[in-house]
Amino acid sequence: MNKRLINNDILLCDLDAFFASVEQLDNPELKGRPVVVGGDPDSRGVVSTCSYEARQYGVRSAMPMKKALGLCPGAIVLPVNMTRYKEVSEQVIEIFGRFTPDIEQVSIDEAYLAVRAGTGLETARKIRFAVREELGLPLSIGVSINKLLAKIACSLAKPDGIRALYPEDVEKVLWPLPVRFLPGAGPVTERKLNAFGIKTVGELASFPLEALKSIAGSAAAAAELKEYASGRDSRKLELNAGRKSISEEITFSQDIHEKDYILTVLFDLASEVGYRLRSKGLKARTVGLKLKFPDLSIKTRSLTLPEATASDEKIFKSVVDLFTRCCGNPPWRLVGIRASGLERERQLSLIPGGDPGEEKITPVLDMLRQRYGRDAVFRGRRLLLLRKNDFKRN
DNA sequence: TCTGGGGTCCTAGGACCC
DNA sequence: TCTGGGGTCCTAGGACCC
Repeated sequence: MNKRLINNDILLCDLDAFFASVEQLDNPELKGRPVVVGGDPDSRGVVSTCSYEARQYGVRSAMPMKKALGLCPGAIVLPVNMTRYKEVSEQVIEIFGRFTPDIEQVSIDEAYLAVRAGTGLETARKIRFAVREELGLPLSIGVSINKLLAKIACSLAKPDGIRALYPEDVEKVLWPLPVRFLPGAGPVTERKLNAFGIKTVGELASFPLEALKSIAGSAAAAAELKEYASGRDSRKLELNAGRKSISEEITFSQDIHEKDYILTVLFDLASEVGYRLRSKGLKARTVGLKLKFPDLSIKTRSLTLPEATASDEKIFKSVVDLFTRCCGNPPWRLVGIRASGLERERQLSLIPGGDPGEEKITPVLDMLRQRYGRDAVFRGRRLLLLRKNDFKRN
């Protein structure tokens, strides 16, 4: 495919405690203090990111906010300000772009860069310096010849460091690490591997492939694990990967028993998903419904339409269909909507197909939202999204 | 202390077609 | 009167990532 990407050095650049770092940057009083960015502690919120000061108390990402406050009562809790983080993220990517055009952004705070073979470490130093000087943000970088080793090097470099990891270091550095360090080996895989006495990456590397198949679930998964454990990774950088789905979901602060209320929420979620599709010039062929129950079990249903749509009404009708057919037993803890099978609109516009009445009103509503914010306009049934939005606005 | 929200990818079974 | 085999699409669930 891309000739330049063969035999390059690969960098994984990862902004440290990104959301918390941005908050500390924007409000210097927060520097050196335990900052926890995430959901509402009174409303089943969890930690999205926390500063290293908060980590000293044992606070971690994905931890319930209540627990985080238990561990660190002095924590400064802030809501997620995604608009601001996206803005800063773009500035960081702009800096990366001065060093190489070959950038795969994997998330808001992480990107793989391909640079000329042999220049990885030097480039990493320059990039880290530029990001710190110009934006005041700490950045960790892993340097290697493939994505896997760059990623692991970066996790060893954190916080705020640079580390190289080459194939000749695999035995000494990679093999003693717990299997959990391998990307793709999450809690479930880790538990299964441990049950077979495989604790370290080295033990995994020397485990027979055949026996690994039953543990990993498939031949493909087993082969990939073995490759990774040996430090090999043939994945290329994906430079033009487009988005594949758009979703919105909400966890209620208390479980909901009323079907009518769920429908009201679905109406707003559908409007939100529709708006996001239109503002990106996209349409979706498949609409999905997600329900979560008090026992945390999840049910998903989806339906593929004859024609792609970005219309609030059509999305709403589809999910009502799905909900009517299989809503399970109340109460519900979460509802969500996903639009997938995305296609580009022929002409970029916020005007959807659909019935003529809708065609007239939707662009006006979209324009108002664009100008005054997402929450500016509601059609028909305005709902109280419990405390989610109230918390967001403060 | 009681488990978010936004995504990606994989598997497996059934329908359907040739 | 005993039903192949490959390919694709759709759907549901689950693991995983940040």
